[in-house]
Amino acid sequence: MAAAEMPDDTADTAVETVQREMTAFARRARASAGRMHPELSLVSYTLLGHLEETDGCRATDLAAHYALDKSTVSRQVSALERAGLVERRPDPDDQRVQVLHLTEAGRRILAQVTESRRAAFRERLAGWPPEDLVRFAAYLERYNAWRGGPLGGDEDR
Amino acid sequence: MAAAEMPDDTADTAVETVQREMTAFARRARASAGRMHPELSLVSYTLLGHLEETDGCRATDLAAHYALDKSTVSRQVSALERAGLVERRPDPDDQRVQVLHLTEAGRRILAQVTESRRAAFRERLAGWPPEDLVRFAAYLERYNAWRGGPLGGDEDR
DNA sequence: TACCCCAAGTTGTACTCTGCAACCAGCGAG
DNA sequence: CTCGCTGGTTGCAGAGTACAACTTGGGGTA
Repeated sequence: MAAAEMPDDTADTAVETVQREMTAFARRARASAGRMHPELSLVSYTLLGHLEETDGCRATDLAAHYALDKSTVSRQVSALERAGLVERRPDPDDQRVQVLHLTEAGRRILAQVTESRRAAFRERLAGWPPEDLVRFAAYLERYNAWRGGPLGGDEDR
Repeated sequence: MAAAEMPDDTADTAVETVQREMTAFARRARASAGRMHPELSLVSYTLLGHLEETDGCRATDLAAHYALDKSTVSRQVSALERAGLVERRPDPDDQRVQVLHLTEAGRRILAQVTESRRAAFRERLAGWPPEDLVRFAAYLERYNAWRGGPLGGDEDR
């Protein structure tokens, strides 16, 4: 289907649908995330996941990535540390900085939650033809890679 | 591309990508929604939108649709009513029920916020070929239409 | 070196959103 | 009429968040 064959209306409707569905998803994810893993909120999980990818990052980085206030990150990290999931190490190069690392327990819990989330997603996506799955994933990546506007143009990734 | 040509790994990776990207979106939407329209939270906006579609629904319906506690809905509706955006009318058939309706002001505000959100999405999706847009929208609808699991199997839509 | 400004993080405070539990009020069946 | 169920509200508590003020350390510049 070429662009020329498609009326503007169709694209407009698609934009609205994307908007509506993405919003619906956001609402649901928020509502259900807490219930799935009471001991690891969506934010904590996300922060933990980020730490696994970029082991040894700073609290400020997290704040920038997730458009959170540094105080929020500070408290979240405190909670995670209290729970024994992350470690704060002083940065030898800059005494102001705390380098954050996952602990073994943190890694374990994260893997566990990731697995259960993955299972849920897999179940949810079970009926999808693989090629649709791949395309859907690509669209989402493309959507989230976008920068520069009021609707999520943060520093993530 | 037929399913038979695609290794399981590819589909698995796609599932993980969908999971990761959807989660990322949820986090961002949450972070940015409040900043865009301070006077209309994401939940309020969603409820208002729902009321526009199904004018004259009950608070319990909203709670069921959005997997929210009825107390939460009650308070949200109270706030919206205080703001003059919705009206509670007694149901003549059942005195327990309050039928919710958008007011003129509510309709106006909703249209305004919708427009600004739409503009943001449109900007974000500006570079997309229309046929990709349509396919993306279809995937999202399909994803959100799913029911039955711990990851959002609520009654919505 | 001394001073100044900026950056990283913490803490105090306040507000919103949320769920749970307890409660009230109206409906309908026996 | 009484009992149980449903729709809704309210009290309470906890999580998440932002903003502002503050502390500490780094890096220039005079």
